[in-house]
Amino acid sequence: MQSRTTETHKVPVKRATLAEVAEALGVGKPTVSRALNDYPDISEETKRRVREMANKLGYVGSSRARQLQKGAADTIGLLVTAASEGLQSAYQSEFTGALAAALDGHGLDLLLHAVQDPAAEIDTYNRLWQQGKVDGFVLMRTRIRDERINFLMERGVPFVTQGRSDLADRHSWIDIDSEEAFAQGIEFLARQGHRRIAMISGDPDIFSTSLREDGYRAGLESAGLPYDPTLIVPGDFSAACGRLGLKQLVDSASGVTAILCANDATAMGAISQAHELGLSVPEQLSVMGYDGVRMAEMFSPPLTTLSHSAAESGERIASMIVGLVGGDAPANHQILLPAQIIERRSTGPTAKE
Amino acid sequence: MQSRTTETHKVPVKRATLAEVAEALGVGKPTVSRALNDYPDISEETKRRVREMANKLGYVGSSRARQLQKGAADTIGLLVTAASEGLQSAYQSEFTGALAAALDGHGLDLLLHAVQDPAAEIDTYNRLWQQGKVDGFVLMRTRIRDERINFLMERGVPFVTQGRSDLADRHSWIDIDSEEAFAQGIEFLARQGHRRIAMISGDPDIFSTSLREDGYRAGLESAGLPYDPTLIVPGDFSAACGRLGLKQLVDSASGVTAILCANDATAMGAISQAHELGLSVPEQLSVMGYDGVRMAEMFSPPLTTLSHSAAESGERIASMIVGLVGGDAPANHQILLPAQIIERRSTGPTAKE
DNA sequence: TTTGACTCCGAAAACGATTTCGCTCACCGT
DNA sequence: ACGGTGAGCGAAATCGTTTTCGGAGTCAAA
Repeated sequence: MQSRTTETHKVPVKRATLAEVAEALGVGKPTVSRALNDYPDISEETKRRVREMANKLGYVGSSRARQLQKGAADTIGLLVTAASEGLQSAYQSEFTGALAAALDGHGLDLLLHAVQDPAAEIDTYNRLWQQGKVDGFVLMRTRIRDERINFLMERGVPFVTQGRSDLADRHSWIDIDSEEAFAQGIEFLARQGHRRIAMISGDPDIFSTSLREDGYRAGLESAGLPYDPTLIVPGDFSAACGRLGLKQLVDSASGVTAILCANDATAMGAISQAHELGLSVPEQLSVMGYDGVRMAEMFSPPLTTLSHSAAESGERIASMIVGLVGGDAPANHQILLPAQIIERRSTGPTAKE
Repeated sequence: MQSRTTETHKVPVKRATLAEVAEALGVGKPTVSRALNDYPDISEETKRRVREMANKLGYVGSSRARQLQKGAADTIGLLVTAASEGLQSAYQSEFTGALAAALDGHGLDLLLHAVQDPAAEIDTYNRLWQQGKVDGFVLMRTRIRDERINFLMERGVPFVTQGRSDLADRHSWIDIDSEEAFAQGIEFLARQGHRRIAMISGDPDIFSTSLREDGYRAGLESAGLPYDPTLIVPGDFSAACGRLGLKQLVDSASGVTAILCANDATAMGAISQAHELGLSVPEQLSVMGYDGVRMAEMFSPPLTTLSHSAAESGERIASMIVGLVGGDAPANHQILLPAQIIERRSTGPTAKE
């Protein structure tokens, strides 16, 4: 394991060190350090000279050494599960990208870790934290009774969740008001004349799922439509479940003319299945998604969806985690963002026969 | 900037240090260190005792300190551009997830960095490397005359590209044999009776684009079909370009009955546009994609595509970068993987009128 | 001429691991 | 009884920063 047969090609381009800069300038290390960090007790003249020399020598401070000394890693951890699937959903990858971009704006990096074995998830959080590789975490897809949240709260690890939880009043989170969004979605469909509106729901373990179902019910009520529990079919946010769910709904001859899906992927799956069964969308069946992923616009038909901005979520979360790492109280940061209907062509009044 | 009004909630759960473990055991620090790292010159008995105590104290070595001393970060960097779009394409996010998972298997973490300003890209690579935050990089979407490659090669930074480059013989890469794949795609379409087959191409800056076009031409040739340059329409791997491209092709009354797209996103965009123009797929128009992203299966119609495994690419790249960081010669690792046709329902013989 | 009050800067001690180098035993052969 | 060998361990140096603490000047007020 140690010995390698291949020749080594490492060109050890000796990185300049702070001591070298100091040496070259004939000043002490602290002076260089403080000059570079723009401390007030260094004269402007000296700062200039130091910067110049640092520049000339191509000096870039070792973050390893700084981390050790300062006790901060300037890195935020993000764990994704179900690694084999990559970043799970389109929305999650959009969000991840946005988060990385936003963190960059704050001078932080994003450590992305794929946990293979769900049982090792907590261990991974623990290790990353204990090792000091990260200063905090962002959690996606909060679950009902999410042990990650308990774990992190117990040891005072800074973290922000994307999505609320049972303990929502005690930690930082950002969330979309999906309850309101789904209610509006239903009302929208009802206004188009739909009377039997189904929902293909999400993973019941995910906290937000029940919120979305609540919204569904609330929408029904405010539209004056009866609630029929058999019209909620379970899913898991995947396109596959969209297919399954739709088939089930059609097979059961429920008379459904519109379906609100837990997310866009599910909606796409549903539409795909509908086409397969010879149902045209939206003439015979309206389908609405949630999230507003970019792909939705390019779907056929373009998907009507309850959209919210991954970029904004990412930015807000970045600010929050920065604050937390800086010592803010967790409960100080709780943000609920609205979603809005983007009407495209997967919904409409049912065509008269 | 330093002062904060909010109270601090940090619970400084003192992490156990190596020195403490040593102290508790009444042995020296080196002993603990070497025991934990399973060095041969520590007795089994001692190792056992050390491990036990470390465990009891919940000791987890500080990676910051280890990094400083060993000069390695155990982290690989991955930069994505066009941050505002998140992880650019579905394939890229699948690949990223797979890579993270694979790296985990090697005990490495993935540092994901979104570069906002393209002009700062090289700087970012430089900073990350100089700072010692990463031991190497994985580059996605290699470009023609990719300055990143030159830059990294010049300073001997370990890196693997996903996709070849002009300098392909001098660095490590993994790539899909897209030339062959596209040729097969064309032959496949030709076998179904198509005579006028167009291609909606990818971003001309990306190295692989020309390979795909070469494949297109080769396929045409081996199918005995004439090459008509007007049938290649430029794109950029986006769904939007798929729409545009398709419209252009239809408007020009080119008589095209099948289209091979540079990737799945483009294919989906093309299909979406086709539907909008009242063209049915595949009855009037066949469309084939490339990459085999998961979503392709759920599209409507399910997309015929030239598929390759993001998981395998991720794993191979992970092994390669591990080797490189360990000192292997860059040119020792060059892998070309095949793609295979997955026939679904977006292609077929054109229906007779 | 002192005494402060300031401004600027530096020696040395952190941070927490790993590595180098050499020391102490026990045990062996002679 | 004595040098030699090897196994097992530890003191101190090291990685490259930042921080602490105080020292050397300068200048104005007393």
